[in-house]
Amino acid sequence: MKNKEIARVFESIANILELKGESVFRVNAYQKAARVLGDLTRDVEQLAAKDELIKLPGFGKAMVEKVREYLETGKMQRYEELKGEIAPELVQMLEIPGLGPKTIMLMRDKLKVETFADLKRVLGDRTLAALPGMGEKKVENLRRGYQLYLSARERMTLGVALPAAEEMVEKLRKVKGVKDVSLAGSLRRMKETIGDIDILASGTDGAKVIEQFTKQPQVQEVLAAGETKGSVRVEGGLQIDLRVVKPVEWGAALQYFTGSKSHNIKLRELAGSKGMKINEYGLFKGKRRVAGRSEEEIYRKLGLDWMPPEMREDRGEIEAAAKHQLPKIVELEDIKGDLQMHSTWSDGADSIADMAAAARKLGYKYILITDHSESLKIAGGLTSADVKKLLKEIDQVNRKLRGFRVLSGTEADVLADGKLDYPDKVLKGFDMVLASVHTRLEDPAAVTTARLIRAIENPYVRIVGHPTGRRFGFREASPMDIEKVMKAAAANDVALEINAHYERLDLSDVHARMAAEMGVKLVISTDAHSTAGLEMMRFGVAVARRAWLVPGQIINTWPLDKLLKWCENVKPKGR
DNA sequence: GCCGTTTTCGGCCCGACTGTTTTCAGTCG
Repeated sequence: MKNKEIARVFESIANILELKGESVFRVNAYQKAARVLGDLTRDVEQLAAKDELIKLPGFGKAMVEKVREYLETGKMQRYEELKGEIAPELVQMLEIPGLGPKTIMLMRDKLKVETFADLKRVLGDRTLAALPGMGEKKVENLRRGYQLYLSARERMTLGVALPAAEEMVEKLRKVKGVKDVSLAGSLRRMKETIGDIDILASGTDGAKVIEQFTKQPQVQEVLAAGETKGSVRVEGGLQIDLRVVKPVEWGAALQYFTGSKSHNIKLRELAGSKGMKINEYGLFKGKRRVAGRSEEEIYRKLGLDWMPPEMREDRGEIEAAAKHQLPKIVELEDIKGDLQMHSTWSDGADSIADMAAAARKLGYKYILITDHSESLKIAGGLTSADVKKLLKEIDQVNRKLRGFRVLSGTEADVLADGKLDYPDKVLKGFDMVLASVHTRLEDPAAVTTARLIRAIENPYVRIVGHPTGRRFGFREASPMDIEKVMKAAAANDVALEINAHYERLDLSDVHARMAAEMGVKLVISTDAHSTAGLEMMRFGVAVARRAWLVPGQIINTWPLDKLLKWCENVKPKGR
C-alpha cells in the first residue's frame, strides 16, 4: 500500500508551498489530501484502478492526477520542481516550535540561512534580533525552540503522557476555585502518540488558576501564562497546556479543545450551514448562546449524537452521528480476558498463579499464558520438554480456581520461512496458539508477507501477535502487503492482535479498522511481562475504539465457552 | 486546490498569546 508514502509527498508539498507564501487555502488542500490518504483503510492503488479517487473528500482533478502520476512513475513532477526551490533543511525547520514559515524565509532572504548550521549561527549572534519584526525575546524563544527540537523530536507515547497528565489533573482538582478538570486534545482522543498535553479546567478566576498551575512542583519552565491560557514544561521535557473557561462554556470548550482539528473544522462548517457559529465559548445563533454547558448539548443542537473522543478524527463519525448510526464501540469493561502474557516460565517477572490472581482482580474470566517458544532463546523460550511441565502447572493452578480459567498457550516464533518452531504434536497440546514474528523484521515486503501468510495458514494458529512489528521510537512497521495478510487472516479465521503495550499499539487504529472491515477478528492483548503490565489494556482498547470496533469483533470480549468453541470449530481439517 | 439547492467564482474555522508594535504579525492549537 502506497497510501502513507503518497501522503508524505503531499505533506511535503504543503510545507514547501507554505514556505513560499502560497495561498493558505492551497496549502490546506494538500494537507487535507495528505491526511485523508493517511487515514484511508483502502489501498490507494485499488481506488485509482477503479477510478474512485475522485470520490475521496478533498480530492479534485489535480490531486487525482498527482496520485496517478506517482503510481505510474514513482514521482510527482510538481514535487520534484518544488524540492529544487527550497533547501530541504528549511522545510524541516518548520518542525521547530515557535518557528514558522515567515521567519524561516526572512532568515533565508536577509541572512542567507539555508541549513541547520546557518540557523545555529544566526541564533548565536546578534543579526537575527536586528531584523524587522524580530527582537531579543523572539530570538531567545527560538533558541529554546531549537534546543527542544534537538532534544525531543519524537512524539511521546501514551504510556509516558497519560501518567504525567493525570498527575497534573489531580493537582488541579484541588486548586481553589476550580470546578471541572479534564484531559483534552490528542490525549483525550487517546491518539497513539502525543505531541503535547492539553488540560482544560473551568472556574471563575482564570488568572489565579493559571498561576497555581505554573507553581506546581513538577513545573520546570513557564512558557506562557495569561488570563485563560497557560503553558509549562515539566520533567522529561513534556509540555502541558492548560485552558481555563467559565462553567457555562465548559462543554463548548471541552469539545473545542478535544478536537481533532479536522473534526472541529467540519463541525464549524456544519454550524455555519445551519446559521450558527461555534467556538470554544459556545454554539451561537447571532449573539445568543444556544449551547455550551455540556458536549452533549453542543452536538445535539447541531443535530448530532454525542460521540466518544476517540472517534473524533473526521473519519465519518459526523455523518454517522447525523444519521444516529454511530456504532456502540468497545469499552474496557467489555474485556473478559487477556490473551497474551508471559510468566516466569520464560521472560516474565511473575508466576502463572500471580498473573491469574492479578487478572482476576481486573474482573477478567480467563487468561492465556503465552510464554516464548524454543527458538527465542534470548527470552527464555521453552523447549518441548519444558512445555509438558508448563501444562502440568497450568492444570494445577486451574484446580485451585473457580469461575476463572488459565488457558495454555504459546507465543510461537514464526521462523524465517513461516513455519513455527514447535512440531505439531506440541502445538496440539495448547488451548490456543499465538504466533509472532521476532526476527528479520526488515526483510523485503514480499518475503514478510509470505512468511506471515504461511503462519496464518498453519492449522494450529489462532492469533497473530503484534502483526507489523512496529515500536515507537525504535522501528517502523515491517514492510509487507498488509491487505494480503488480512485477507489470509479472514479466510483462515485467524484473529489479529492489537498489542496494547504503548510502545507497540500494533495493529494501529487505521489497520485495525481496515481488518474489521475485511471481516477479520481482532484480539486486544497486553503482552504483559508482569502483573503490572496487565494494566496496559486500556491503551489497546483505545486503539480499538479509534478503529470503531464493537465488542463482537474482539474475541476477548467473548465469554469463555464461546471462545473455546471458536478455537475448536475453526480449521477442522487441520485438527 | 477544493467545492457548490443560496455559488462554476469566491469563498474557504476561529481565537489566544507573545513580542513587536501604536494597531498588528506570527505562531499555535
